[in-house]
Amino acid sequence: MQDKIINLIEQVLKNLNLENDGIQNEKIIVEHPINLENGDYSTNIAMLLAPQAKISPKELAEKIVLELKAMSRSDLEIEKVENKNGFINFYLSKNFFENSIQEILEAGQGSTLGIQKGRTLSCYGGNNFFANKKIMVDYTQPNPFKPFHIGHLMSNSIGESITRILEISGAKVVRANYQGDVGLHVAKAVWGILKDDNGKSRFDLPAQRPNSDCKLPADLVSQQAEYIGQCYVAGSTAYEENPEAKKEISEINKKIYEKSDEEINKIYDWGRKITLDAFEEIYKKLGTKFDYYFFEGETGPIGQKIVLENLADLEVEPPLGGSTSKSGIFEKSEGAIIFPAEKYDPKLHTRVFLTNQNLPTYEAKELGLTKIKFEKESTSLTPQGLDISITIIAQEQDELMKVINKVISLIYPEISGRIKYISHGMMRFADSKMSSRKGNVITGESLLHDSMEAIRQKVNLEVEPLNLEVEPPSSGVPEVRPWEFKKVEPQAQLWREKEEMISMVGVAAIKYSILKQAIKKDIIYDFKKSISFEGDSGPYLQYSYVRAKAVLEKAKLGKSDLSVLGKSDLHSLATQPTYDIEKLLYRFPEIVLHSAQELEPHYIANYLIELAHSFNTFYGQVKIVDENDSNSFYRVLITQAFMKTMKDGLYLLGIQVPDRM
RNA sequence: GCCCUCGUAGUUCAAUGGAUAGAACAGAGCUCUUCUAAGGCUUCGAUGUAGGUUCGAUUCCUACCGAGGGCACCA
Repeated sequence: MQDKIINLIEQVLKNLNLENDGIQNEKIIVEHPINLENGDYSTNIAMLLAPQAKISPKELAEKIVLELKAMSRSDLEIEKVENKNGFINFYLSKNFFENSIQEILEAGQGSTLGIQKGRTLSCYGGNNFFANKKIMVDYTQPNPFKPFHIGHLMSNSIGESITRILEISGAKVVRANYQGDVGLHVAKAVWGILKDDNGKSRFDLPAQRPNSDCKLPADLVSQQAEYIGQCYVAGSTAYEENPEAKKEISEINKKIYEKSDEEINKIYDWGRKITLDAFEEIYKKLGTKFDYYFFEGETGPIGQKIVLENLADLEVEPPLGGSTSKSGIFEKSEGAIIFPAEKYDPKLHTRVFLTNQNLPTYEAKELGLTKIKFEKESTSLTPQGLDISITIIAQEQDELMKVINKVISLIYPEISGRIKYISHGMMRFADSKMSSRKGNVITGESLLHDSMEAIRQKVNLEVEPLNLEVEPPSSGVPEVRPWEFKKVEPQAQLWREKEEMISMVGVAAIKYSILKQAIKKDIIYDFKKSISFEGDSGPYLQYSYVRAKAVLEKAKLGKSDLSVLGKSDLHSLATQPTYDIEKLLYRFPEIVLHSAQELEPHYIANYLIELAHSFNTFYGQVKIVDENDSNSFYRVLITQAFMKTMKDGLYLLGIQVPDRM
C-alpha cells in the first residue's frame, strides 16, 4: 500500500513537472500519522518541495492533492486524499480494511517461515530482513556459584525476544549462553563453602536425590543453589574486608584453574552442577531453550593462547610451528599482560588480559569466546561461521567491549565487522537500595515466585475461591488436595490449567515490564507496580486476548468455518463504520520489521498495548456477537484477527497466552 | 579528571527532524439486569538550562547542570 501511494505521488510530481534536479535527492516518505485522525498514510513531500516550487507548502500540497484526486478516482482502496497544514493525508477505504482482515486470517497457513526446531508460529507478521543470515545470540549469562539475579532475568527476556524477532525476520538463529564457571567469583564461593561448618552436611545432599517425578528435586536444587549463593556472598565480603581471606581465595582460584586440589575439585564439581541445574529450572519457566552453552573454563585457555601468540617481545618460546603472523599488540606491564588500547584510540583505555599469576581475565576469555563462536558454526557450506554474532550485555560492560572489539579487529579483521553487542540498562529499585555484596539481592527466582503468588491471590479473590478443595458433587467424596488431583481427573485438569495460567501471567508481568521500554535505558524496578496487572502491563495484554477468546466461544465459530466464506461474501456482509482497531491491525508486519531493523522489542510491546486498548474500546462500544445483526460476522472476524495478531506479537516478546484468566 | 549512557506530566515509560508531545499509574468524576470491570469513558497535568543548525527540534550540534556506569590484574 505504501509503495502504491509512493508511486502515485511520483506520477503526480512528474505531471506537475516537479521532479527535476534536487527533488530526486528528496526521498518521498510516506508514513502513518501518529494520530489516527490524520488519515492512514501521510506525506510531507509538499513541505520539502515548496522552496523549489517557489510557492508555500500549503499551496503546493493543494495542487498535488487535486492532481492525486484526479488520478486515484478509480482506486477502490483509497477513499479520500486531503491537504492539512501542508501534509497530504490519505484515508483508506473500508474495502482495504476488509481485505487486510482477510489477509491476516489467511496469513501463515502452510508457510514454512517461522517454523524452526519445533517452534511453530502462525507466522503472521514475518519479513525477510534477515533472510538467509545465520545469527548467534548470546544472552542471560549467569555465573555458576552466584545467584541468578534480576539482571539475568533482564538479559534473558531481551535476548529471547530479539531471537524470536530475528527468526520471524528470516534468520536462522542459534541461542547461546555463556557462563562463568571459573574465575575469582567461583573461588569466593568455594572459600565460603569451605569455611562453613554446616557445608559438609548440605554438600552430601545431592546423593540422596529422590526420583525425578517427585516435586522435591527442583526445590532441593534451588535450596542448595541458594546456599551456594550465600557462601559466595560470604566469600565476597571477606575478600574485600579481610586481607587474609583475600590471599586464601586467590590461592583457591589458582587451584581451581589447575584442578590440583582433590577436595576443592569435589566441591567445585558439585557446586557447578547444582547451580547449573537451578538455572535450567529457571530457563524452563521463562521459556528459553539454549542450543549451546559456553563456559569460561573452555574459553580461558583459548584466550590465553591467543594473547600469548600476539605478545610483543615474546619471552616464551612460541609453540613449534606456531603462527608467524603474530601481531604483537599485547605488552607486558607490572607482571601482567595488557592491551594498551590508548595507542589505537585515545578514547579507549588499557586493560589487563593475563594477570600476574598468568591467569586469563574476563577480557582474554571473551576473546577466546568470540573465536569459538565463529569456529563452532563453521562448516564446509558456511565457512564464514556466523553472519552476525549478537551478545546481550549489561551497559556497565560497554567500555570493556569496545576494547575487546578493538583487539578483535586487529587480530581477526575478517570477523570484527560481524560482531554486535547490545547493551541493556541496569535494574534499579524504587524503594530500597540493593547491594549484591550485602546479599540482599532480589534473585530472579524469588521475583518470579512473588509475581506468581500475587497472581494466585488475585485469582482467589476475583475469579473463584482458589480452592483446590473441590466441591464434593453432593455425596461423600472426600476433600481433595492438590497433589492428589490425579485421582480426580476433571479437577486435576482444572488445577493444572490454573497453575499454568498463573505461571504464564507471572512471567508475562515481569517480561513485559522489562520489554516495554528501550533496551538501553535503566529500569527502575517497582515491585508493587510490576504486580499490579493494570493498564500498561503484560497481564493486560493477556486479558484482552482471553476476553476475545471468550467472545469467539460464544459465537461458536471454529477455525474451519472461516474457509466457508469467500471474499465476496465478506464484502457483502460488511456495511458498517471502520473501527480504529482495523486501522491498527494491518500495521503489525511493519512494526515487526521496524523492531527487527532496530533490534528493539519495545516497538512491539507498545504496539500491542495500543492494539489491546483499541480492542477493549471496540468491545465496550459494540456488541460483537449479535444474532440479529448481519454485520456481527464481520466483527467476529475482526476479533479473530485481533487474537491472531496479539498471540503472535506476544510470542515475539516471549510471552504465552492462557485460555482463561 | 577523562570516557560512555541517560534527563519528557507527581511517578514509570512512548514519540524514522513534522501536525494539538502519546500511554499507564497516582488524583477528581462516571460506567456491570448486556459477549470476563485485570475493562471502558470524562478530567487534571510534562520536553533540565543556555545557545546554534532548520520552513520546522523532545529528536541533530556546542556548553553547562543533574543521574547512573566505566577508567590495571573482578566479571
